[in-house]
Amino acid sequence: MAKAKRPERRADSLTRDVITEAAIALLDEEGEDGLTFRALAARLETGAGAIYWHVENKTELLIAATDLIVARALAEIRAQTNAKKAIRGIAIGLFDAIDAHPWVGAQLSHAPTPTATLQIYELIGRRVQELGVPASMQFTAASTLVSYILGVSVQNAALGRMAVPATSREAYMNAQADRWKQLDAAAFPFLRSVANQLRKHDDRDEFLAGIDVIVAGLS
Amino acid sequence: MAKAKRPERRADSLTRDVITEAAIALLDEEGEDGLTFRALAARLETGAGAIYWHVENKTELLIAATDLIVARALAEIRAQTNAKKAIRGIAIGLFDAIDAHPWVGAQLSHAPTPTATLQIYELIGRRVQELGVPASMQFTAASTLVSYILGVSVQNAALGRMAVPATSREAYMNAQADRWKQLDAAAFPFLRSVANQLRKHDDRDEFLAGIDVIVAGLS
DNA sequence: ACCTGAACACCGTTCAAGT
DNA sequence: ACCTGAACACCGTTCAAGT
Repeated sequence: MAKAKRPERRADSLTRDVITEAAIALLDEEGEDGLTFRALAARLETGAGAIYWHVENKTELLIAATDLIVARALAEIRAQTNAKKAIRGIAIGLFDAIDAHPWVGAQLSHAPTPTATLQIYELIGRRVQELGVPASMQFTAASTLVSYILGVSVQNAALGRMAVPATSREAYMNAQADRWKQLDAAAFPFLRSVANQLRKHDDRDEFLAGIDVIVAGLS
Repeated sequence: MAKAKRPERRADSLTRDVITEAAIALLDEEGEDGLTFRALAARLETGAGAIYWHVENKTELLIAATDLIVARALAEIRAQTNAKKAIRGIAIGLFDAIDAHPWVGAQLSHAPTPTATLQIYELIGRRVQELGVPASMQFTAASTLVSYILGVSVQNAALGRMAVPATSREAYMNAQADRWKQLDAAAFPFLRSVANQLRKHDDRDEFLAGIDVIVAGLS
């Protein structure tokens, strides 16, 4: 008999971090439905049950993946001396991260994680203080900004998930504008009147404009 | 043999509306996981397959249920002559509806439905016009408000879904404040400084304060 | 201590068969 | 036209058995 060789150990042995990383890759490539313990096990070249030795369950795995993406996004934000610019920077950093990983948006609104939320509050809060907002209003101010940032980012990601891939962004917006113009005049006077503004609409710009409105309201 | 009696017809025969209504009841009573075709069929005293004759699939059913709740919430909002008060009214109406039906929040952020979103935009938009916002800014203004309203409502509902039922709201906030005070001073100076503001924190009030900030920023 | 993979309970959805 | 309920494919999770 040929002597049974010990199978080569995987270069990166199975750890919580390796599993989380693989889960992120799967979520990015296949979407939320793509994350399956069977698919994850196949990618890690192991059995489905092995994953449970390192991770409590699927919920915990999704939280770990979300926290990792948010932490990375926050770490990549460049320092700014100007408070207003800094707030814009944090906002755009999170917006883009959630846009790039739409499942993070779904997860954040489904089960907000303390870790990620605390970090965001802290970063925004410091800048709110720098804006000169009175102490008694600082929590409300930070809360308004964080809610707006996460709320818009999540909704943008949700829309992106269903967008028709064939049509370009611009064509899609024009089609949407045309649809609004055909709405019933009695029921939707406002939407009809602003339909044309949709044509030059940019989600990112609109998002930042909203940030500016809130910051202006804080004065 | 006893003659086989024709079984009594259900008073309300199986229709799309009856199914949607039953789905809402199930979602409210058992939560998102409670909506199952088997459970729904049992409640409607029929087979699981029968539902598919009236409804395309589960996704469509969830959308129909969500649209119904949102439409009802909007219909119940009392008319207001003052634009600012009207915006507050719409905001609170949606906030409370989503708070009462947390699954609506999850659904709205997972797959925003055109029907519900359009109606909200229209109602908010008209009041934005009354506020005297210049035409070129009206879409941005409405978009900021709607995003904030839905974003905060959804997050509030998500938090409510995980809240510890045993502890009271107040005790929970106090415990949270204590936790913030124990955070690392170097990493979380802001959160430590505003921790005490959490104690008298009321989600609804905070939400309305955010609305006021945005409306103020629109001037 | 860690991994394997079959087994369990439970889904959404389909469909041949009934009325 | 509408309903029934078994069947199918596919989950998350468990666990006895291996190393």
